[in-house]
Amino acid sequence: MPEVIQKTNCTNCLFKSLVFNKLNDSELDFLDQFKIEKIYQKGEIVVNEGDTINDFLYIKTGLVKLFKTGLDGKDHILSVAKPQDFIGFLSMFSNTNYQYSIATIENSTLCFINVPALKKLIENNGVFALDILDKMSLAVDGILDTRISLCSRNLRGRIALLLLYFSDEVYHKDEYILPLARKEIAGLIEMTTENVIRILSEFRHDGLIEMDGSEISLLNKKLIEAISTAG
Amino acid sequence: MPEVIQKTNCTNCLFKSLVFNKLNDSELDFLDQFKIEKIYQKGEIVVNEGDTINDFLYIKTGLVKLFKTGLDGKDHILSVAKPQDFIGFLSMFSNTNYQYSIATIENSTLCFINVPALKKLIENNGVFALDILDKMSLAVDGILDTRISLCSRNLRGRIALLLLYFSDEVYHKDEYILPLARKEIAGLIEMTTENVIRILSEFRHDGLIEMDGSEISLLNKKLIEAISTAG
DNA sequence: TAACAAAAATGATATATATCATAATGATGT
DNA sequence: ACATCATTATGATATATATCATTTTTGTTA
Repeated sequence: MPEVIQKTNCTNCLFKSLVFNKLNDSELDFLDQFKIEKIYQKGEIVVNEGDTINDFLYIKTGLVKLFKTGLDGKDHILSVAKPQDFIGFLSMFSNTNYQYSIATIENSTLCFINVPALKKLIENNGVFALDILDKMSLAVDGILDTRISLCSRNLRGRIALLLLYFSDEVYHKDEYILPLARKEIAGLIEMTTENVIRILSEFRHDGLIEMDGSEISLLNKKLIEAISTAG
Repeated sequence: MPEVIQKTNCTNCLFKSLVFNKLNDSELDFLDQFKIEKIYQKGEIVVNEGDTINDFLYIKTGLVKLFKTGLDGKDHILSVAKPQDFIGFLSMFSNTNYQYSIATIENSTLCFINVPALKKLIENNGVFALDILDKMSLAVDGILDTRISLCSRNLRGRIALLLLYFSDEVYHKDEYILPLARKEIAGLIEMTTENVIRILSEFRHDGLIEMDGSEISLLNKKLIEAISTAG
C-alpha cells in the first residue's frame, strides 16, 4: 500500500507540460477534482491483473514494471516503464480491466486520473485528443520495437540490449544499480535465470562490465553496443 | 502497382460502420473528397519503409503483411493484418515516415484517406476521437499479445499458433491455403526456414495436419491447441 | 517441352540454450 | 548469533535450434 497520498495542484505541476500541455488552466482545474497522487516504495503492487480500470496512471517519478504471471507460474514482464512512457494509455481505451499487473521497482510517485473525467476532456478538446493519440502512438512504437528486437536476438544480444536500456534510457549513466533481480530480468527478456547470471558473469570476465551484486558499471560501451546489434 | 483505382462513396460503403461509425453523413461526404481506393494483386508492395505517411490505410478486403528488412537481409514480419485490424493507425500519429514496409499477401482492396483531413475530423468530433483511440488501443493489444506469446513459445508452439491464427482469425475454416511461403513464415515467427518446413512435416507425420504445398487442413485442432498452449 | 530458378524437403552436424545438480553468498527473522 | 530461505553462482549434461549440404519438387520462361 502506498504510504502517502498527496493532493497536489495540476496547474503547478512540474510535469503537466509533458502530459497535459494541450489543456488550458480551467481544464487543468477540472482535472484536479478527479486526480490523486500516491507515493510508493520500491516493490509495491500498484494494480493486479484483472482489476477494474478506474484511473489513467501517470508515472511522475520512479520506475514500474508491467507483468503477467504465466501458466507455468513464471512472471513475464511486458515492459519496464519510466516517466513519460505513458503506459497508462495502453489498455485504458480497449479494456475495462487490466490485462497485466503493475508493480514499482523503484520508489515512485504515481498520479491517478479518473478515466471518465479524462475522456470528457478528450471529447471536448480535439487538439488534446490528437496529442493523446500522438503520445499513445509513440509509446506503442517503443514497446513494439523493443519486443521485436528482443525476439530476434540471441541471449548475449538481449543482455547487452538490457544493460544499454538502463544506461541510456533510464539512468543516463554508465554506472547504476540494476532495479531488477536476475530472475526478473529472465522474465523480461525471455531466458532462464541461470543464463542471465552466466552471461553477466561472462561479460565481467570479458571486461565489458564491472559488477558487484546489482551494482553494474559499463566499461566498454562500444563493444556492448556491437554485441547488442550483432546478436 | 495497383491495377485499378476506384472512386467510391463513403456514405454507401459497406465497411463504414467498422471504421467510421461515429461520423455523420456530412462528415463522410467531407472524407469522400480526400480518399481513394486501390485494388492490389497478391504480392504487391503498398508502401516502402521510409516513405512519407500521407494517408491513413484501411484494409477493406484481403490480407497484408507489415515487415522490415533487417541488417542481415532477412525480412522480419511485424504483423499480418486483415480488415478491421486498423494497422493504419499504428505510426500515423507518431511518425511522418513509415517505419516498415507493407505488401499484400492476398488480392486486396485498400482505402487511402488523407491524414490531415482525418485529423481535422478527429479534432472536431470528440466522440470520433475516442472511437479512434479505442480501435487503436485494441489493435495494439492484439499485436502485443501475439508478439509476447511468440517470444515465450518453442518452435512447435509457434507453428501451432500460426496455423490456428489463420484458421481462427483469418479464414474461419480448418482448411485453407497458406498465403505465406515457408521463408516468410520464418520471418514472421523468428525461426529458420528449414525448421518451419521440418516442423510442418512433423505435424503431418503426426497426423495433426494434412498438407499439399500451401494447402493446409487441420485434422486435430484440439491437439494443435494443446501444443500451442504448452509450447 | 526443355531448361532453369526458386521453393520445399530431408539428413548430418554444430551451436545455443535449458535443465538439473550443487555450492556459495547474502538477507531475514527469531 | 543461529537457522532458514532466497538469490547468486558455476559446472555437467540434455535438449532445442541453427547451419550446412544435398535432393526433390514446383513454377516460370524461352
